[in-house]
Amino acid sequence: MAYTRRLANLATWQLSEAAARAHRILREYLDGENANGYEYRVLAALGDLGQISQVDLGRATGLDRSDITHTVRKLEARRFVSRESDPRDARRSLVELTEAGRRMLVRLDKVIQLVQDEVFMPITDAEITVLLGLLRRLS
Amino acid sequence: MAYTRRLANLATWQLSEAAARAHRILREYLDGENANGYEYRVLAALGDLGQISQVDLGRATGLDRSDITHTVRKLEARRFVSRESDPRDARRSLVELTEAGRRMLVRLDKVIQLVQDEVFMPITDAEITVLLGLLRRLS
DNA sequence: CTCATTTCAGTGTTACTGACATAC
DNA sequence: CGTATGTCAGTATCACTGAAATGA
Repeated sequence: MAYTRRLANLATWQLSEAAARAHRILREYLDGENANGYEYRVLAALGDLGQISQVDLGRATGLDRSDITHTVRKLEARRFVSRESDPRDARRSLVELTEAGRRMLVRLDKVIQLVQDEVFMPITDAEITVLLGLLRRLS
Repeated sequence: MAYTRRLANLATWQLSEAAARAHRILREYLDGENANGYEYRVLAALGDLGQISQVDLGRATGLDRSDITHTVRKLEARRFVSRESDPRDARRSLVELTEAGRRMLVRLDKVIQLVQDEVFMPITDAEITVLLGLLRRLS
């Protein structure tokens, strides 16, 4: 890392470098499970919230509607989620995990935990708490 | 922000949310100057290091060779940089800022400072120091 | 009619890969 | 010859936009 001073001195650069490292590690681990970030976010939200509409999925994951559509269709093709139209509002399609989806989520949850361990290995638990407090105030 | 618990509880999620906010602010400000992140990185490295080869530009900015090629060609078309082939090694093309490029860099440096101010507004200078210390150890 | 939901096509950025020509 | 440099084409992810179809 021989970044030029103008960049290395920027606080936003330090922030984005740390996030980029975390993201590389996350991608590497998810890749090993044939998944990506969008897919994990959707599966995680369905695991927490059960059967919900795609609009609610977007709110829970921070994904755009169009990306929800694309991701849900991919997960559906792999039989990790199933959809049915809401009997009380035919505009909505209700999404939920299948059994295979639940198993996938269990696997991914473990992998995500390994990612946390690796990313934050260089600092102590107390320091992680300090860091998260500051990051939360920046968000 | 009604993110689902599984995501909100992840430390890597908090890190990437903070970085995403910083990135949104950066993009917004750079957009106002008709620039993007790659272009600023290249101009900043040239401002620090003077006339250098594209390989060295890649090292200084963290950009891939192919992205350096593309970005330098765009900056050249806008007359912000000029290139000449190295008389001592005809494989290398030496890049440097033009007068217009130097003026652009002065403008962008100011804009980048405004970005720092806005991103880190929620926390104190002492807290920024703590944060950067922790982030550096994560990178 | 208006508004909400989903789908579709497409863009821009960031990051990266493999192949290639050229020159050391 | 092997290696370094730059170019080119293309991919994947992430984030987002605008338009359309459907239905409340």
